[in-house]
Amino acid sequence: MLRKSVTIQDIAILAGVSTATVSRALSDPHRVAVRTRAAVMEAVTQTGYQINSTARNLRLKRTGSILALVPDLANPFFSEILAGLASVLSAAGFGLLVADTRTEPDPLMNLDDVLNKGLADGIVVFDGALIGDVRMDQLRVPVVAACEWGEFELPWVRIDNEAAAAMAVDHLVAMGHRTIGHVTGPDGNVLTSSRLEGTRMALERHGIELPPEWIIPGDFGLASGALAARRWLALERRPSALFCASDQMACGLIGELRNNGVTVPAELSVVGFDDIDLAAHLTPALTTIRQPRFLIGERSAKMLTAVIENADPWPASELIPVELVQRQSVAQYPASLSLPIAAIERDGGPGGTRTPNQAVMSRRL
Amino acid sequence: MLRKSVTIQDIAILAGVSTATVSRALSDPHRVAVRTRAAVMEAVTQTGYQINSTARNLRLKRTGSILALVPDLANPFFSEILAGLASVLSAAGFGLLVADTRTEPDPLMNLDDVLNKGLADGIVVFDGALIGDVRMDQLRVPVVAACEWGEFELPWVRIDNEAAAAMAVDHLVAMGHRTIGHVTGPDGNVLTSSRLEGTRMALERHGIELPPEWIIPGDFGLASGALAARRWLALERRPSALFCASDQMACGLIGELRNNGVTVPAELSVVGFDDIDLAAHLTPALTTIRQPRFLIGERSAKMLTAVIENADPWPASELIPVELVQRQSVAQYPASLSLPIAAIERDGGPGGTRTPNQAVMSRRL
DNA sequence: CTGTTAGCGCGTTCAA
DNA sequence: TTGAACGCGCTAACAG
Repeated sequence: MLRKSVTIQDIAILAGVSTATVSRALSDPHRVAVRTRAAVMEAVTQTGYQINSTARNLRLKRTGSILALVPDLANPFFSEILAGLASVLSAAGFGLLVADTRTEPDPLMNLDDVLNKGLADGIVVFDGALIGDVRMDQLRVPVVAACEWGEFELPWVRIDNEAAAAMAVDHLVAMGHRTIGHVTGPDGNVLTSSRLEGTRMALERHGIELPPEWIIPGDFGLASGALAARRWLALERRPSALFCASDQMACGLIGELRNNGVTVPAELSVVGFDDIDLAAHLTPALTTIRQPRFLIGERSAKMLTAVIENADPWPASELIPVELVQRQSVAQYPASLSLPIAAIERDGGPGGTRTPNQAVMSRRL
Repeated sequence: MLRKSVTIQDIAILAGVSTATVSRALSDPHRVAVRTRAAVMEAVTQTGYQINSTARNLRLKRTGSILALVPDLANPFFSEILAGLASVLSAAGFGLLVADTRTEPDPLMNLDDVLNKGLADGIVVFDGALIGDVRMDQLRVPVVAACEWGEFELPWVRIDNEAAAAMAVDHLVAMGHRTIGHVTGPDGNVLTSSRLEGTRMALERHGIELPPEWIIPGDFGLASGALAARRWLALERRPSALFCASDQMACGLIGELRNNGVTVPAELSVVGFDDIDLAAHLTPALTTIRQPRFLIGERSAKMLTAVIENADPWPASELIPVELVQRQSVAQYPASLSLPIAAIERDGGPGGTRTPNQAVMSRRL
C-alpha cells in the first residue's frame, strides 16, 4: 500500500537543483527560471510526486482545515449547510473537518479543549448551547457562530428568527386568521425563545391575544408535532391556525391530524419553519419560512477564511434574509373563503389559497 | 488571537526534564517515573499545553484523519452515515474530513489525485461512479467503498440491494398483490439496476409478469415520484402496487396521487426504500426497506481503521442486513381484505397490515 | 535567479 | 529511567 513516498529531495536530485528551488517552482512558479521550472515539473510528473501537506502545514504553522462543530450530524438540517461550507472552503484550499458535539469522545467534552486543540485554523460552531461557558478571551483560532447564538461575543451568521416568526404570523393574519397558536422548539433553546418572542410580538402588534394553552411545547422533531396535534385536538377552544417552529413538527402535526380526520388547511391552517425539501411535496404542500441553508454555510466559511487570511480580527456578523414560501397549508379564514367558488361568489374574483407570494408579502406592515 | 503556543520544550524546561521525557510522559505515561510524570503533568496543566498534532503527524508519517468522499453533501441520506463514521472515528482518534465530489475544486477532478494527495490516512468513497477508472494498483492509502460499488476491486460495505428489492416484492405478493410495478432510480446508477434486477427476479420467482410500462423511470428525488404518479394514473391497466426505489419518490408519489384523489393504500399499495425519518410520519405511514445508515457508517469506519492500524491489507467486505418495516402504505389485495374485520372473517385470526416483521420475513424463500 | 542553512514541534533511536 | 541528538518534509531567510 504505502509505497515509499517521494519527497522534495528526490525531485531536487532528479532535476539537478536544490530543494529550495523545487519548493519555489511548486508554490511560486514565476519566481524560477523557465528552464529549471520545466526540469522540476518533469521530475514531478515522472515520479508522481505529491506534496506532503503535513510537513508543509508544520512549516507554515497552520493545519489547512477548518472544523465544523455540529450538535447532531445525522440531522439533515445541517447537511446542506455543510455543503455550503465545503464549497467555499475547498475553493479556498481548506479541508472541512466535521465533529458531532454530542458524540464526541466524551460527549460535551471540555469545549475549550476542542476549540484550542489546534486541529483546525478556524471553527464554525452550530451548537449555541455549547458556547455559553467558553472563555472567549483566549481562543487560539478564529471562531464563527452559525445559526444559534447566545450572549457570547463572537462573530455570527444567522437569520433573524424574530422577524421570521413575525413574517409567518403576519401572513396568517393577512389570510384572515385571528386565533393563532404556536408550536415551539425545545426548552432552553435560543431558537425556541426567539421564534416564540417573534410570534408574541407580531400578534401583539395586530392586537391579537395569545392564550397560554395555544403555546404548544415541541422539540423540533417529528414526533413532537404529532403530539402537538393531539394537544390541539384536546383544546376546548381551538385556534384556526398554528405556526410551527420547524417543518418537521408541521409534518408530524399534519399527519396526526389526518389520522384523526382533520383536514389541513380546511380545518386548520399551518405554517412551518425551515423549508426542508419535503415541504413542497407534502399534501398539502407546506407553507413555510425558508432558511437559505447552503448560503448560511457559504457565508460562514467566507467569514472564517477572511479572518484567517487577512487576519481581520473582527468581521461583521451577517443576518441572512429569510422568505415566506406560500404553498397550500394555509387557507383563507373564515373557511368558506378557502373554496375558490365561494371566494368567487363573495369577492367576485379568484382569491383563496393561490395568491402569489408578492401579494401577501406586501400586506406586511 | 494566536498566542505564542507552548511547546514540548517549554514543558521540559518548566518540569526540569528533557523533551524526550515529556514526550514519553504524554504518550506512554507508565514508561516514566511517577515523580517526573507528576512534574510534567503539573507543567502541562499550568501552561495549558496542547500537543501539536501537525508536528506529531509529521513525525509519525500520518495525517490523523480520514476522508469521506460524498457525491452530494446536501443529501440527507449521507448525513446519518457521516454520523456513524464520526462516532467510531473520533473514538479511534481520527478526524473526519468530508468532501463533495461534485463540487470539488474541479468537479470530478482527477480522482487519482484526491485519493493519493496524502490528505488522509484512509478514504471512504460513496460515489461509485467515480471509482470506475481509478488505478487500484497504486493507491497510497486504504480505500473502502460504501453503498455504491462497481466492477472495481475494493473492500466494501453495502446492503444487498437485490435481496432488499426481493423483500419488498415478496411482501407485496404475500399481501395478495399480483400486479406490481417498480419506480426506478436514475439511469446508469448501480443501485438502480440492482434494485430493478432484484424486483425482476423476485417477480419471476413468483411467476408474475412485469410489463415494461410498469417500470417507471425515476431518479430517487421527490419530484420524480410525483411524475411517476402521473405515469401511473395515465396507465391503461394499472398495477395494484408499486415498489419505489427510494422513500423520497414514494413521498412524491403518494402526495401527487392524493392531489388526484387517489388514496394509498386503498387504491394503490406502495413500498419505499431507505426508511428516512419522515417515512414513519407520513400519512399513510410508509412501508419501506430500512437501510441502517448509521451502521453503514460505523462499519466503514471500523473497516478502515482496522486496515490502517493492523495493516491488514484486505479486510472482508460486509453486507449490512436490511429489514422490511411494515407500516400502513400497503393493503391486502383484493381491497376488501384490507379491513381487519374482513381479514378475521377470512383467516380466522388477526392478519392484515399489522403482521409483525418476522411473519413476513419468514415468508421469503 | 539559485543554493545554503536553519528551523517548524514532535517521537525515537542510542547511550548513559 | 532519562538525555542528547537526529530527522520527518517542507519553507523562509540570507547570501551569492
